[in-house]
Amino acid sequence: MKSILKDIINIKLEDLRSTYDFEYPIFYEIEIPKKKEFGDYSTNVALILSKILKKNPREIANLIVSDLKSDLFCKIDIAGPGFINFFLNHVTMKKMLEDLSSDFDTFLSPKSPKRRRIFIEYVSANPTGPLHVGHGRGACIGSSLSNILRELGHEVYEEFYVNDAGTQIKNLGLSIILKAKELKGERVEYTNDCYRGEYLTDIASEFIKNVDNLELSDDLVNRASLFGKRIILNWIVRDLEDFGVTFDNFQSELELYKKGYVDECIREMQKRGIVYEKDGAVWFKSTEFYDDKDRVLVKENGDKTYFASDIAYHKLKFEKGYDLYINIWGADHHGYVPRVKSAIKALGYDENKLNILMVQMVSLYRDKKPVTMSKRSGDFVTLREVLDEVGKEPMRFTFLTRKHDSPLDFDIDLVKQKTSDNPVFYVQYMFARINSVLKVATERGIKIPDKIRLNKLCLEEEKELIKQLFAFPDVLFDVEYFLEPHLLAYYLINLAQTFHSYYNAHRFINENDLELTNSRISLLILLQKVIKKGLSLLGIDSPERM
RNA sequence: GCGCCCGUAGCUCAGUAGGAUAGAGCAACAGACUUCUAAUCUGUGGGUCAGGGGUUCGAAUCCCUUCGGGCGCGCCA
Repeated sequence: MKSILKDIINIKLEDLRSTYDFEYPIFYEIEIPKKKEFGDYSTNVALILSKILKKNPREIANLIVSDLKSDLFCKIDIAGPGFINFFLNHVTMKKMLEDLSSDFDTFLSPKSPKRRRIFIEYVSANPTGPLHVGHGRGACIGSSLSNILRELGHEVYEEFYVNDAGTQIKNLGLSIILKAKELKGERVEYTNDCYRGEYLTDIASEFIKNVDNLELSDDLVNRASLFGKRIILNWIVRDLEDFGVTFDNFQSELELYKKGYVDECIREMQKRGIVYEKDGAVWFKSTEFYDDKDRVLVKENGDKTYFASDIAYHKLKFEKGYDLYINIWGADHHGYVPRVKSAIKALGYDENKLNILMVQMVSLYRDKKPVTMSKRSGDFVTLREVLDEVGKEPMRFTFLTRKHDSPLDFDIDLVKQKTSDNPVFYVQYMFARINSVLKVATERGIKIPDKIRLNKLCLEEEKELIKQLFAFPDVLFDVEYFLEPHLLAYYLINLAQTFHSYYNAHRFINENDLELTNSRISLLILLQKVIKKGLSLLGIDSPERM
């Protein structure tokens, strides 16, 4: 509906351009006002235009409204400082409903006008330990965003970058060996670089079964690293799957080295004259771009830095020629953004195609007290622990009802409660309730209509619900524009609110008025489809009974 | 010290290309189940949008500044 209104207004704007000179297109809003007296739809176009033309907004609104050719509305008001409020007439309403009913599946799955190829990288946790809760937040946002973008018709490729090379992996191997020695009764001393926590015991005790000699050597460390890495990666994959997150690919950093991409990338940068040598190391002139310091690519000892392979990774991504790249990173990596953007630009790619979302920290609470320690991991609370305790649905929904850039307090007790703070049940309950009504209707011998007919609906609540239904595609487009899946979560909560209120005020099944019953049941079917689709885009199930 | 993010009701949070009287849920209080699921609904109270200044017809939203909280500033990954 919004797009129809936009078309009408845009034609009018074109007209105005012949008299006044202004740039086009301009951004303005069409919204469903909170107050009924402001109409069914409302736009601020005159207010926006007044700024550009330096004219009284109400005057402009008059220009736009005067001889507006449209029989869709019974009234068009100019209100307040210059809002234009549209009131739909009955014919339009009916027409909207007919359109909606005739092809609801197309409506449920709106397509973006421009199909894009989108590459999204998220989680990308080091395979040196189990995932923690913060990874879960990134995973949620990444997977929901991917679902929605794919639904809108984009080609979406989801990737997890595995940092399976470098010092931290060596440390993992070393930690496993030390733990193994300890299990065999040896006294060992752990250094500060070593990983601790219970999970190492699991790995080490498996490792012992495969080796006879625990004498420390480069070869053994390698074997242990590889061994541990493989097990941990399996945990990660399984945890993610249980959390409703899957990837198209896990890209190994080690493989980038093995295939020579990293060396090739450094050579390319040398060729472009954006690196230099100093103090025996190779540096990237990132200060020529966005960075405040130059960065080392090859250390004095000949090792490449993590940054070097990360550049190679991004080069590889950009060679694939996607239209948009999304990276979801923990907020503690924000200092890393300028150097990566610098590298992409330096290599001749458009760094603006890379959109980095910083996901803020998750602080865990139990009974209002902060939780930081975990036996399992040694120092952080794992995704698995919380997932097992509170369940996938409440956990996902809690993450998805927050904007990614605001820090999140996650109270385990509150999220577990089935009646209070977590609105996921509220939304799911809507689905279950509708399901129950449909069941009862069938039991009473009322046929579920195969043709959707909404013509008998005339209550205010029904009109409101239908208007909200119409907003569903707009919400998905907003998510696409802002890259903010939480907008969908809030839409679902609002829809459920309107529904529950309607449910309590009116009865759907009325044997004395089968036509009305039919219309209401039709509406329920549509509502049910929207809620199910919305929840599934967020990676949340719709249980038939609760 | 420098940089990024955050600060909205008692609590957890929405409010996004500046717009109309700043909204939900929880908690508090008062009500609604002989009915299609009460995990629900109806109503009441609750605000210096951290403070101050600026930009303009208009600021929670943009700019400056102060204060508070988080995070980052390696030839670590």
